[in-house]
Amino acid sequence: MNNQDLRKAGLKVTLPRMKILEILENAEENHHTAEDVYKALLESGEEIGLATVYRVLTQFETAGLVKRHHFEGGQAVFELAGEGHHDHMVSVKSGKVVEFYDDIIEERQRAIAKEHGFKMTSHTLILYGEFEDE
Amino acid sequence: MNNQDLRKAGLKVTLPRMKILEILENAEENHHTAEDVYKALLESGEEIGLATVYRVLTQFETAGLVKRHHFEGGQAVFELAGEGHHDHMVSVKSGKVVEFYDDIIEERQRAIAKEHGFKMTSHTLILYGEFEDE
DNA sequence: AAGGTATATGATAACCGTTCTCACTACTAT
DNA sequence: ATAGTAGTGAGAACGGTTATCATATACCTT
Repeated sequence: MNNQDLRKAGLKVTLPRMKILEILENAEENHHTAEDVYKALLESGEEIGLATVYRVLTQFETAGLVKRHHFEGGQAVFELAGEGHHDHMVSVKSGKVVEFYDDIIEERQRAIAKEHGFKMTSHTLILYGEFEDE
Repeated sequence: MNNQDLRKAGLKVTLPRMKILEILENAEENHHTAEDVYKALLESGEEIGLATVYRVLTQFETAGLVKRHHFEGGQAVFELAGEGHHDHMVSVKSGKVVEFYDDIIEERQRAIAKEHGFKMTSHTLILYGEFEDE
């Protein structure tokens, strides 16, 4: 992911956009709130406003570079959009997020949508609970 | 659903609670925002505050009488808690909501959770799209 | 490389759904 | 009846997010 990707998305290559992309790529966690990103920027010495963080994340989402999810708890979380779709398992204890993908579930969803004359464009499946080792 | 259910839930039988229950039961739609309920109350001539609507719905949720869901679009929606669990199909065009249940999906979710050492306490599966006849 | 123009940014106000506060009302149990 | 407890309505407060607007910046043209 680099400047070319930004330009391809019709976005000028600006410092805030590069820095935010960098943070999303280099973080050990995959899922970040806007606030997380904002704090990371401050810590790395960048004077970038929270409004800009929201704006840029939304632009990235529109461009397909990131995905936005609404887990329980109010704030949206953002993750870099990798190749494939996946669903999420979220710890209500620690907030830890694990991704998974299951062909059978995907297939059943398509079948169910079809049965109901429903043209599905997206879906979200989130499992809440806690990991045994935490 | 009646006054006994309220009492069983440890809630006094008050006019706002009865009216709100009545609205949830008699509406043709199953899913309502707090605002929907508030407006329905006003239309039926009841002077009940929005704060009370939120309070009562939250109490009903705690008591297990209603379930709260967060579909796309910000506001929470509430539905009377029937017997069983079900998932949702939501039209992004009209807001129409259809419920469904699939044993295979439920089973796969349990299996996946187990594989990941995850103790699942709840889950949400929402399909977004539109119905062919709308 | 410099200039001009459209776009991006930062600070802060506004927004919107929801919850909190508080004075007041209405049951409940003595 | 009376004291105590719980419920209500109005509006303030809250938290995450978006809009506003004056200033700054990227990038195209020369």
